[in-house]
Amino acid sequence: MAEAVEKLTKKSEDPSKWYLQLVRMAKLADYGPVRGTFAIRPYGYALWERIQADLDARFKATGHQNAYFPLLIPESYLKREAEVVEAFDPELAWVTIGGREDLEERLAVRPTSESIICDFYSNWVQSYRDLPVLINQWCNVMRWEKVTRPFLRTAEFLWQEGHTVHATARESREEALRMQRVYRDCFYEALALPVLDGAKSPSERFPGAIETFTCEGLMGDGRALQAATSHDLGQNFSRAFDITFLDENQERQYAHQTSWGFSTRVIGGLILVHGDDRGLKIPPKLAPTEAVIVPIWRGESKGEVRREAEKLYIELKEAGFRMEIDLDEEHSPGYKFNEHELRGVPVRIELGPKDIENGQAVLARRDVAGKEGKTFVPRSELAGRLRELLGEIQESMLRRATEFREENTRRATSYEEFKEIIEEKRGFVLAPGTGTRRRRRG
RNA sequence: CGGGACGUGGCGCAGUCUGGUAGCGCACUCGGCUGGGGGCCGAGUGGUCGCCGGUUCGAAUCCGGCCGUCCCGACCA
Repeated sequence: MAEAVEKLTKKSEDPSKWYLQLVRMAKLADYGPVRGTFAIRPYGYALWERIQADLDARFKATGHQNAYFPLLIPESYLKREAEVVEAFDPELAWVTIGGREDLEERLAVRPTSESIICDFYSNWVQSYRDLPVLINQWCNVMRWEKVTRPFLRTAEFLWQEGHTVHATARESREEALRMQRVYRDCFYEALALPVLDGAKSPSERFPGAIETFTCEGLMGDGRALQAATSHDLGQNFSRAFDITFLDENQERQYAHQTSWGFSTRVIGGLILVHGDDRGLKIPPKLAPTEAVIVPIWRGESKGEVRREAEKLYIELKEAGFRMEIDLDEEHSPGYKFNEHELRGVPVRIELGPKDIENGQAVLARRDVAGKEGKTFVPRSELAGRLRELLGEIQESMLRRATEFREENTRRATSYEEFKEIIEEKRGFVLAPGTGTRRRRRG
């Protein structure tokens, strides 16, 4: 037995090193030439596409439509909402030259799109009949971050930003809360991430918002991760950008707005929460590949095993599973087991000469290590059993993450107690405060 | 942006103290044997040692500056 090569650092030993190594070894992302820029590799992008598809369906189901707005924002637009300029100024990237000419006004690469979208909205909204406006955009944004980590904090990142306009304060508040719920559902149901939802303290609010609602996840190292936020902007932007409409009584009103966002950062959260010493662990609903078939052949049985494995592959693919088959002849089965576990594929199907003889296959689940996680299943029952197993894994991943969160959530009855806890421990603290459940990281 | 560490083939590292023609493991390519938890043998490819300048007959190694990365803190999706 040879020494494992390029061994993954243990998560418990050095979580940061583990994370960085894993991102690259699992081919999720690679560093770009400009600080904080990354290539999201096909496997990482496939993950994003599946998250996107899930969220997008939820947006559509709540009446939103997608659109696209310009990447470049004139400086004068940004300046119209005072809090926004102040907050984003230190991390803006500027375009000052077009072609060979110096520009008269410099253009910011969007750090978020409120200001440019609001400018359009001031034209699009004239009457109460134009409301509500429920638009979302999938795009990239850029913030000149000093300290970056793949997915968790990058200079350029992908996200979605919803921007809505409403007639009344009640409606914008309802929308902001509704989208927080949409995010929450996506976290629980698709990502198996038990987030804590609440409201941000005034100091942590989005610049220009009157209230920021948030979904916070608890990472494996006991730190909190802001996973998604939903802002009630009130009339702050409509006043700055002159978004007004005539109501039923022919009175001119300033509109009420929301914005809400969810970024590729959650991929980092997914890695941190579910990953272990053997690598990634992708929840089945999100996994680009639900199950991978590893044929185990030797000598003269090679041809037959290969044929049977391919047959099984097609069978399961036609049954609607996202399948992969590993026909690589250079590596041993053991190597392949480790490789697919590193990538977090939820289920591995082993098929060897003995299995073919017995009319069975081996189902090995990623979330339970070694022999414990293996079961022999008759070929005739394979598809049904695989379907069940994927469901079980999804459920069990959420359960385990929830248990971890509970174990690291402490209760404080006073501010003193709260301070004491965050001095000593990491994790969530529930404390009486502004009426909403609050959290902090230690 | 403060404190610390580090930049040598794709990845992980040795060599730096004590200057003398760049090395190891893995990965990669070719051939063969293998194959139920990271197999073995043989033959190969690949590096202006982060960048710029200085010292020197000679610099990965010594000196100065810059850039970048990582960790701990402050800030953020």
